[in-house]
Amino acid sequence: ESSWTDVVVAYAGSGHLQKAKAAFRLMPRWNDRAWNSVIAALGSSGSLAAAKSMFDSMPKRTLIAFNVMLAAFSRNGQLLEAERVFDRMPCRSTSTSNAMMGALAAAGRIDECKALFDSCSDKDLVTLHVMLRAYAHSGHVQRAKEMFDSMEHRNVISWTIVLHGFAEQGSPEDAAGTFHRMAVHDLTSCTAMMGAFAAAGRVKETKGIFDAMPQRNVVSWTTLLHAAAETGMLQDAKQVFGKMPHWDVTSTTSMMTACRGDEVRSLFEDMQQRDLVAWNALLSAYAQSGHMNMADEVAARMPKHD
RNA sequence: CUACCUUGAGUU
Repeated sequence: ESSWTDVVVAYAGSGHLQKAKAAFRLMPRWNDRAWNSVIAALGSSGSLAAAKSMFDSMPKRTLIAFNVMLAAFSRNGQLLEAERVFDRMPCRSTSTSNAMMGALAAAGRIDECKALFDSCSDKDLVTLHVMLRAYAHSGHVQRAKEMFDSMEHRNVISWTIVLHGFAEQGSPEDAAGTFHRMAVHDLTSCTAMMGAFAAAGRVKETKGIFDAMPQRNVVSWTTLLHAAAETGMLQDAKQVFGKMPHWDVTSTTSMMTACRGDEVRSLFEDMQQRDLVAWNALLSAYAQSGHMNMADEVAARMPKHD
């Protein structure tokens, strides 16, 4: 019973949605943890309707279930629905406010995010991180830095948010300064540092970080690939792509942007799953090479979103 | 701080 739950939670948490659902169906008896983790996984994978219908079919909805649903609407860009959940849920926790702040920030409503932040009586580190990220991602890196400097408690996530803010701003030196001042480097912070160099076209330094990393995953490999791809180093990009342990939509799309002609098409066709970004990459490959008829055809076949 | 939810990295 409890071990079934562990299996469901583990699959759900690692993005293995199908396996999570399968394990959920096989469980002898369902519990809150299992329900919530599957609904959360549905929300994270863009299956908002499925998440909602599963939520609606729950026998009893706990506080965490409402939090999960709020986050699902937020992640899928449904701010109004997220607010509706927030307004109507029977009780709230710090995570509830954190999730609502995140929804506001994601919609660019920084002032409202800040207002909610100020009104929170129970703040935890996550609360601070949501606010920090809201500033860092909305062109207010300086404000983020000030907030960071005033924080009593920080962890590797706090540092990484600031580092990434500098990267987005196009300040690789500030990002590097932050990187070297932090005590703990993990996979994510190293990858963020790679991204800062990659965004500045500094391939050599991107690779330097990559080579020194104790662990790598598909994200760090893709960042390295992108560094080569965007600077026109086609052979290097191909070499990286060939060496990485596995491919996903993001890495394949990155490889597409470095290629030309038929290679782009065959990368696209070999993909297991395609998202809108991949379709756009195919479209712009044709458009940029002047194959407007092919571009039109792709545009017509593209799945449209609502 | 029993657990499930909320916060950091890659592609157009």
